[in-house]
Amino acid sequence: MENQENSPAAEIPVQTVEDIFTQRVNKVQELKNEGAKPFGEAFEGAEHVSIIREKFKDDSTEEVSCCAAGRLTAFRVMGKSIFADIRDSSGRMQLYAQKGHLSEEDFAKFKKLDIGDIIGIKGVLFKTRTAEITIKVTDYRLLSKSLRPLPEKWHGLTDVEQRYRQRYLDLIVNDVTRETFKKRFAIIREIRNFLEQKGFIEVETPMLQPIPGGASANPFKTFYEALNSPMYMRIAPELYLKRLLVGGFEKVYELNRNFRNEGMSRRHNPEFTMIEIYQAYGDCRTMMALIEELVTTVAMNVLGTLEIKHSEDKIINLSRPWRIAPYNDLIKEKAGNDWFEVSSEERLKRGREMGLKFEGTPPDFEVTHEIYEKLIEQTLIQPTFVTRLPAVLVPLAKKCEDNPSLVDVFELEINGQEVSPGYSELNDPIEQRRRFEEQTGSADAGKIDEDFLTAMEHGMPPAGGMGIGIDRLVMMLTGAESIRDVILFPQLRPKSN
RNA sequence: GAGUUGGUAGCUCAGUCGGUAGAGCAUCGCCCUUUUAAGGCGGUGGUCCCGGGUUCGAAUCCCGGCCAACUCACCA
Repeated sequence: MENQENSPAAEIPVQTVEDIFTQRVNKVQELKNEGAKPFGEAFEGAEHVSIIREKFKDDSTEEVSCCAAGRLTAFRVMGKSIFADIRDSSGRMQLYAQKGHLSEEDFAKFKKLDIGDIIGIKGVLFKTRTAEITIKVTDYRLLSKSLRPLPEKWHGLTDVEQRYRQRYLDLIVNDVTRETFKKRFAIIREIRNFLEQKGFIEVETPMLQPIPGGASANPFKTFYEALNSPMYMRIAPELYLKRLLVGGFEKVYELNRNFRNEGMSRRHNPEFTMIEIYQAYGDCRTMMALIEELVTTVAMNVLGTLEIKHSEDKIINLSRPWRIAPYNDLIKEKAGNDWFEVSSEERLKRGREMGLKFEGTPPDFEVTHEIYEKLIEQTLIQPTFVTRLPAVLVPLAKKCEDNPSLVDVFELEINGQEVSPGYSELNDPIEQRRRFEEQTGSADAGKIDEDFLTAMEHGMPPAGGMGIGIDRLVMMLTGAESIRDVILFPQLRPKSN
């Protein structure tokens, strides 16, 4: 313990992460004293390591020089030479620093780098004995000193809570996380490209609304000081997008966040991303064709395949055409061909026999829908358009021409959950007003959006409309089992110290 | 909101019947010029989630709380 005077940082006994922090802060001070900049300036000219790797040619004797920047993720010191790994957004690259290729002083300083530091390097490519393309460092610069240790290199970071709360660590350490989010944002980009090519216009409508409408959900309430007026975070953009149909926009969509003041779960986050698409002069079938083409195009462009493997025995096949199954057919398939003829008592009895729980004497449609939600929906792994739903379930859509008790809509089910509802939109303002009044009569409804009704009274073209839950679409396309794995910063309860 | 499971070093995890708190990695020191979970030798590192209780003695048993995951409810 005597020969430490040449290494001031070592004088701090390392005990806790706070001590590591203190020791690194001291290193920063040392560097500053030596005239170095531990939190350096711009470092232009670096290429992605994936590009650099391509430049190496086995048969060439010419030296290929290169320039890279990234975070140190591993450090293997072997006396007078050092192997290290850096990672940039394109991947990992091995570095080799050798006494002889660097000055005595530079080599000593390189040796003092820590895992987690961000550095810029210049060097030449070579292949190691084990045939790994590696950069021999000829010059380097510290760009940002890391003051805190990274998670362990082998097991990484597995604690789910910490992965969500400190997503940056998850992204540094876990390849799967990084890939999932790259895919997420590629999917969103491809959706926009697709709709652009189809002549749709992306629009923006209010997220801060005086009357939250377009869905039945509990809104987040807030207050706008300047107007001395309560406001709500939107639960859906629907009523504003329909105003645009009135205004003459024929093909519009909005891809952004909605907010619902409900519980969170594996499938729910209080803020979630949804796209709503409307096409004037179309209907529900227009939208079915559109979403089939949209999802398959996006899957091919992002994943290069229509087969998505979730597990050994669960492979989702997006090949077209997708199954179309009328709601009542699915019910009869599950609950008996005579289901809609038998008495209410008989239906309750059969429901209970199938393991469902009912209290009191629920109306027939509730018993039927319980069968759909609890027993059928989760079995619809392959893409299925569930069509012709009971009108009582969907109050804001057009009725089927041949049967007024059914509405002309679809619910697209993939991977056992609803990915997208689509509608032949109601454009009759008198009927719309009647249904709003029916709703506000019920317990949880809000105020009627008179401005929206006024808009529709000016004439809204018949239209097809649909929404796609982007988070769930990404789950389906990436094989994620939890919505938190496809949202960068999912909602968690704030943690007090 | 209810039920189940969990929370131990910076990270990944052990911890027996209630009897001095453990390992690997990271970190620190020494050795090492083709390693890649580098290797060898030697160290440091703990509010055992928080607060009570039982006990001679609690990471361990009991009660309460916090946070998370899963299931359910609401919802997309």
